[in-house]
Amino acid sequence: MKLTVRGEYALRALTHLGLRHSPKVIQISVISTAENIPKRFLEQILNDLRTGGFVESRRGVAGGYRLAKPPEKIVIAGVIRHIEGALAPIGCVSENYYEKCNCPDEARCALRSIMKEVRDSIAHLLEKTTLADLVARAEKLRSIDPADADFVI
Amino acid sequence: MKLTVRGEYALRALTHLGLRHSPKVIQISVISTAENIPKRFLEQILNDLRTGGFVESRRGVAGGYRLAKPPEKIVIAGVIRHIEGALAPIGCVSENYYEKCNCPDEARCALRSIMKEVRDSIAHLLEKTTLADLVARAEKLRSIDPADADFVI
DNA sequence: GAATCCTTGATTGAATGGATCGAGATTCTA
DNA sequence: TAGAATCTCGATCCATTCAATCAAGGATTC
Repeated sequence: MKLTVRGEYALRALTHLGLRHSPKVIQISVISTAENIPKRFLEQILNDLRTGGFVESRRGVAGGYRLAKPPEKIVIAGVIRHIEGALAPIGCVSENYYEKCNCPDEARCALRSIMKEVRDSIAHLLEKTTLADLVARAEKLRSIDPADADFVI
Repeated sequence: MKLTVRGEYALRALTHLGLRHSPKVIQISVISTAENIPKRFLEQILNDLRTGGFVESRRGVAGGYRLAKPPEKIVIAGVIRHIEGALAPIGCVSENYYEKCNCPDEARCALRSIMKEVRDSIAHLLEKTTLADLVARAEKLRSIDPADADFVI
């Protein structure tokens, strides 16, 4: 799994919406400014999130975006799969985006069996965390001292 | 973490060498044929593995490659880091290839704290498995029936 | 009906990934 | 010692992906 800037922006935008979750919509430009994301690019990404059923939009003068469902129902793994594709580090162990690899005998490939474990541990982690968790962390982190917040680089 | 074809080839080649670990060297073309890897490309990769200290080479007529140290000493995480780069799914949580991201406040970024967990679980897994483990799996898988070997796609 | 904002698709430019090539260096063997 | 086999190294090529921007258009509200 590799998180590109696109996926990072998507999750940051969702977190932004999650922190302010309400029936009211938030404009792209507001999110763009607050999260330091190029507006045009964010437009594309939010539209993509809408297609995936994670957010919904409202057009016109008072338009904008809001979550399409409560944060507890938005699973991070699902978001990443929609935006980035497979969670697995290699196609031949992906459950949702399987791709055959060119090794002589896939069923007996040792590398594959290791990578399957990596995939499972990633998937397990991201399947169980929801946007609500992400929002909760954001709220917690917001309140504490930055010096203490630094969970090692 | 994303394993490209390059990294896959590297690990498959190392496994090949590990299964036949001895002072004798094995030619590129032998590995290339057995593992179904383009020869010219494998050349590049083996040379890269040499630079990383994982294999050593011998030139000339009876030339070829062999492991530079016993399989137990070759850690998969190290190989992947050398060939592919960071294990982390995103630069701002990488320990060995850290890169600043553009979020407003990195120390309080919720996404970062989640991705750190993903990174740690990947790193933990790959730090503890060595080429010896990979070889052992390969040997085990070689002996059993392909039908049983299929650990789910 | 004008302002605002979303929608859609095209496009660009840079980076990356996979792969190939050619010339050179090294070693063995006849 | 000539020459064949093999690794070494840098250059190059092509396709794809990524990040980002643009333009024209449609929808909605005030």
